[in-house]
Amino acid sequence: MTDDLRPAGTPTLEDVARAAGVSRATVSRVINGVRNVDPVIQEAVRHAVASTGYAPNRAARSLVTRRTDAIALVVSGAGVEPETEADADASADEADGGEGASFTGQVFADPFFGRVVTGVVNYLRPRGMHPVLMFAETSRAREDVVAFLRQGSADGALVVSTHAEDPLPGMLTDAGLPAVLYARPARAARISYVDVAHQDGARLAAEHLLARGCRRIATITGPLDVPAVQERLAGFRDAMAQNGHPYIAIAEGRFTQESGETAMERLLAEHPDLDGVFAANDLMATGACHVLRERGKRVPEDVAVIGFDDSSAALACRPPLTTVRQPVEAMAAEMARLLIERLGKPEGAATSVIFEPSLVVRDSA
Amino acid sequence: MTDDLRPAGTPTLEDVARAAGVSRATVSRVINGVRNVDPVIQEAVRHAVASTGYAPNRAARSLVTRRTDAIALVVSGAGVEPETEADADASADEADGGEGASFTGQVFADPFFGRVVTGVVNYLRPRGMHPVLMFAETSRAREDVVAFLRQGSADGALVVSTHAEDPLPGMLTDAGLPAVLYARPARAARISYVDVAHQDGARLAAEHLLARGCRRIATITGPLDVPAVQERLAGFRDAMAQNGHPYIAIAEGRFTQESGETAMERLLAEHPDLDGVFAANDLMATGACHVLRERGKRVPEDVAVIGFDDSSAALACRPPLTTVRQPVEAMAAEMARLLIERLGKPEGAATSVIFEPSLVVRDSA
DNA sequence: GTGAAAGCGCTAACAG
DNA sequence: CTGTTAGCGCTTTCAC
Repeated sequence: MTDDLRPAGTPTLEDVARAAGVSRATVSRVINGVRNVDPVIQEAVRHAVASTGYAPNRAARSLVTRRTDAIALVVSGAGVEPETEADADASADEADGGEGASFTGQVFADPFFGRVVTGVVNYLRPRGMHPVLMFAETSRAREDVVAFLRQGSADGALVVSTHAEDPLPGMLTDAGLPAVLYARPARAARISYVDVAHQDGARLAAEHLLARGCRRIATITGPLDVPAVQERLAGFRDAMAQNGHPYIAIAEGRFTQESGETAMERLLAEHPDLDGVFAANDLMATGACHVLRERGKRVPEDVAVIGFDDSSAALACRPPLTTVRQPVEAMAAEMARLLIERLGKPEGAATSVIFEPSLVVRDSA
Repeated sequence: MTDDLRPAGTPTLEDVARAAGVSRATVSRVINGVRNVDPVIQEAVRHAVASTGYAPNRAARSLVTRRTDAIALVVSGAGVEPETEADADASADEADGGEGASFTGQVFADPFFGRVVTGVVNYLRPRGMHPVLMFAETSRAREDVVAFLRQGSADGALVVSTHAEDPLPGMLTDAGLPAVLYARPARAARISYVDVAHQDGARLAAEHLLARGCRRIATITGPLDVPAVQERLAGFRDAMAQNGHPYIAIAEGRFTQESGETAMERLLAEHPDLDGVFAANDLMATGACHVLRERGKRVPEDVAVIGFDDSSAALACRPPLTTVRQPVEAMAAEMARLLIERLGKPEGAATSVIFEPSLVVRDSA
């Protein structure tokens, strides 16, 4: 008669406690690894846990701890506007995925996001945390991300913007939600981020070009209102200047392959004897190679070309591009670390961590 | 005195109720769109919600509804497995881009997973649900997935196995957890899945080869113990037989490029006059092209080659491969639909939905 | 049509 | 070191 009301569904703490002959609190303690529990009782509890097949209910725990151990990994950016990366051949599929198909499809077409995911997951997993994948390509989607976090569905957000004027970071900070960005935001904000030392990357390119003997060097920049673009340009100029080349030809592109072609044509028209080009991303470098070959210039023999990002475009290019590579996995892991650190002390100041890029030497320079 | 204890943190249902001058129950009703609420009161509640900036707490709701509106999107498959008992608590940190990097990195290198994510997100998002990304490449990781679901951290799992002998589906069903697979499992199980009509895909390849005039045709299969491989072979044979070619040469590969090369060499040795090859995946087709060109055969002029999957390898191959493509986004969306349907009626039978593939004609055939 | 009250399963003081 | 006691914020009978 004493035990005719058996637990029906999944076992709860209560059930385990009863089985072990202790209180719920004690069971909770051993499960959460709190000290000050008699080893004998600990053992009894563990046994009871095993025999009942107990699994702690996350919602219940979350309700009191105010933590979900989930973080939002959001890929943010405009849906219509040109992206900084990953719009090589944005055609093909989109057959049935519906609206966002092109955005998410494009996004994962570039190995970059896979690397981000890798870095994040590797950091989160050993800590019992998990990433919830979200896309914020429309204003509606951005609101959803904010709502998601405000509901306490995730403890914070890791956001990777594909373009500079992204409003999401601002929305997040305005709502007082913990977030960490990949890349410095265009408008300075009280928000942590990781980034690569763009200047140093550009310097690597400059020095490589110089080292291989190039003397008439030009650069194709990205949109000059983007901070990273300015830094790449500044770094390139500085390095060139320090090596006795105070003036270099410049053409501004828009990060697309087509804009890289146009820029290269302009450059060639003004400086037919060019022998080295540094483009601010791989897509534009690819466009440059294209034009160069059309004009009968061999790459790298006549003109050496260096890109930036080590994206899929770098490998797809013929010849394969020498390019500047960011330590994406490490950077992504650091984002996660920063976010979790911030969850610990909510009032901590925003931090930024800058990583050093490296040069991947292939055939184009 | 009546209101000197103001809500400190985020507003709760209680706060909204007070602001609207109604009970929590009523607020709950309007928020959840339950009928039978006076329109006037509804409006008052909505107003109160807006003015308080209320956002329902997911954990609390989840605790009572037993739903999280999150689903696990798990990429499963064999990685390098330490598998020792000692690594229970090992792998503590692994800094950043450590071990697992190779698995997740590789995974997203193929556009396939991006397409799956796209399909899943597009289906889930309008329904207020979100995918939690998980990798199950080690036995430890698989246990984590099961634990995650048993804790009620997600309502079910969508699993994409990169391997036929994946133990995860079995573990999931054994635990009574809702799951839907991409591709039919090797061992039949009471589990829903989506798949492509492999026979029809192979038939498309056969007919295309025949239509372009090939008459001495061979096929490179995958490991014959994989169901999909058998179906592709059967479909190919049938189509050929129906068109007057009851016998075709066969070589078994292991889905790797290298095995494709070996298979092609064998085929060529036995049938030097081959003029068409259908490989059961793009990697093997790539290997075949390689060998063919080494042997002085032009593709497609001398020998036409068709692959399967339309993976990144298809585009990377020279010449770009004509290949059979699965409607991945639609299939992924259907997985999500099936899972959600199953969440509604837990005792429903396992279903499978088969999709029609299409032929992507490029240069190799 | 609306409110009161009873939990969902867990953690965290606070006593003992 | 362990048990008791309150809730965490929400949904949901069950009365009114």
